[in-house]
Formats: sequence, structure tokens, C-alpha cells
Amino acid sequence: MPDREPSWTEQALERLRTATGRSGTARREVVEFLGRQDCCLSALEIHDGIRAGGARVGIASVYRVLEGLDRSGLVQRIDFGDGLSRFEPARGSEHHHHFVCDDCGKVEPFEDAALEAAIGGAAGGRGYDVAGHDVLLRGACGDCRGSR
Amino acid sequence: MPDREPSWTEQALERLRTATGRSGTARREVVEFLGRQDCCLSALEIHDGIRAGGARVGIASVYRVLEGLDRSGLVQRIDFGDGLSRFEPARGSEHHHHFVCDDCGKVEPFEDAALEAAIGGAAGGRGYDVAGHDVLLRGACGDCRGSR
DNA sequence: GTCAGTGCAAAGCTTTTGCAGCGCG
DNA sequence: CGCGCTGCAAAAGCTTTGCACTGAC
Repeated sequence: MPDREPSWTEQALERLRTATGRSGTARREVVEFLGRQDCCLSALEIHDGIRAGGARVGIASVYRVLEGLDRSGLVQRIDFGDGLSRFEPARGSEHHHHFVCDDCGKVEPFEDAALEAAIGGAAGGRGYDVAGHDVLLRGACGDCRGSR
Repeated sequence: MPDREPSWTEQALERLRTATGRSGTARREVVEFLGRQDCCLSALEIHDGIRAGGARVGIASVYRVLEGLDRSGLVQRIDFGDGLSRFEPARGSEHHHHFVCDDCGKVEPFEDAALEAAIGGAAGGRGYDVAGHDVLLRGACGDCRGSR
């Protein structure tokens, strides 16, 4: 997967480095792994993915890096209600929401301009200062639709 | 708070009773407590609320009743990403979403017809059979807005 | 009298925290 | 060569499960 613009990975490493002046193996592994993902993964999936690549990273460090990225607004934290937190890189250019299949658990991202506009309308004029939003659709995916 | 139409509480008790032919204290307490709520509460808040009323109900029973209500579509399960599951009665007549304050944690419900319409549009024509949806807005509430 | 429903306690899971040691700057 | 970052292990919550007992039908 080619990178043209200053990639999310570079931005994230740069931002975290600036914060304290130091880097480290776990941080780099987590950021680089996340930079290769398009949709959300759980902390355990991220940990497994990194170890599958041969690196020796502790689960605690994964959580610590993810928390830092979340506080910096570099990742979006998403919760589907199954007891797991999921994370995905927050790229300004691309913004999507999720559909989760109640049957097979499959997660599919989707984009919808009209929906974004409606959210903007709902957010404004209500006294809130809205910093972010999530939309979650639940139901049966194309595959599971017929089979029940 | 007066009840005019066949209340959610009655519907829920009736539906669960029909399922097995039996009722029970914990089930009745949970359903009646939930029926008095307008917005979402965590399982622990529900448990505390019931015990505050003097009833002796186990936390396990609260979770079991909530799971049954969720499977029957009588409650909506909501997750704000803080590690707690929240539940609120699913009344057909009223449907709302939530705004959560990042500072004080306050939760405020809101309704927006245009947003519902946009969700309907996004749901259709994508191959999904959408059964439900959640929208979560995050940011600073009116109170916290000035204080930072 | 039977058996679903219940309460208590223990187990299970994800996530957080403590702490000693490594290694970046 | 100091101190932040890391990994391991233990702790902390929320939620689920096991089990014997109660009480509704």
C-alpha cells in the first residue's frame, strides 16, 4: 500500500515524539501497525497483529500508546457494545461510520455525505460544542440476510 | 408520573411472562424501575436504584433480566466507550440519541427528525438489512463550555 | 410437587496500575 | 548517564456463569 502524502504514521510518530522528546519500540510498532489499517481493530487484535510481525510488545504498552493517541486525537475510539474498545487511525481526509452484522459480527465501514450534513445540523444550535460523533448501524449484512 | 396508554412496564412484563409462563421478584423490580426512566442507566445504577427502593435483588439477576429485555427488543443497549453498558426502555413512540460531555460526563438525550431521515437514507440501498442504529455526539456541554 | 427464577459467590475478560530494568537522547 | 518507555505481572472493574434454594404455577 503506497503512501503519497505525509502519512498518518509519520504524523503520529512526529506528534508523540514532540510531546516528550523520546520514542520507543512499542510506540513505533503500534503506530506503524495502525497506519496500515483502514478500519477499526480491538486492542487485542492490534497486539496480536504486532506480535505476528515478530515484535515483542506488551499488551500494557499497546493500551498506553492507544490512550496517548486517543488523547491527541490521532485515533478514534469506537465501542460496539460487545465489551471491547476498537481503535482506528483518525485521518482528516477520510471519515466513515460502521455497520455491524448482528449475526456474524462482521464490521463494514461506510460513508454518507447527507448523514454528515444532518449530524452537523443536529449538533449546531443546541448549546453543545460538538467535538466528534459516531454512528452505528446494526442489522443483517448481505451474506446473513438470506440465511435466516 | 402518570401512565395513560398501555405503559412500557406493562408491555414488558406481559411479554416476558408469556415467554415462560412465570414471573419473579427481580424481573418485576427491574422492569418497573426501568419503566420510570427516560434516559439510559448503567446496570450498576439500575441495581443501586432498585436496592434504594428497599428491594433485595442480586446484580446477576439485573444482568439476566436486562439480557432478556435486550433480546426481546424491549430495551436499547448503549455504549459510550467508558467500559459500561447502559440500558433504556425502547418505546416505539419516542426515539432519541445522546450527547455526552467529555468534561463532566453528563449525558443529554436529543431528538432530530432530519438526522433520522438521513440515517434511513444511508441504511437503504447498501445491501444491509438495518434493524437499529445509534448516534453519539461528544463534546463540551453548555455548562462546561465556558469553563475551559 | 416441579422447575423457572433468583441470590450469592466465584470465575472470566478487558483494561489499568505497579515496578524494576532497558535504552533513547 | 538520567529519566521516559517498556514488559511482565498483579490488580481492578464490569459482566457472566455455577449452583443450591425459593417460590410461582
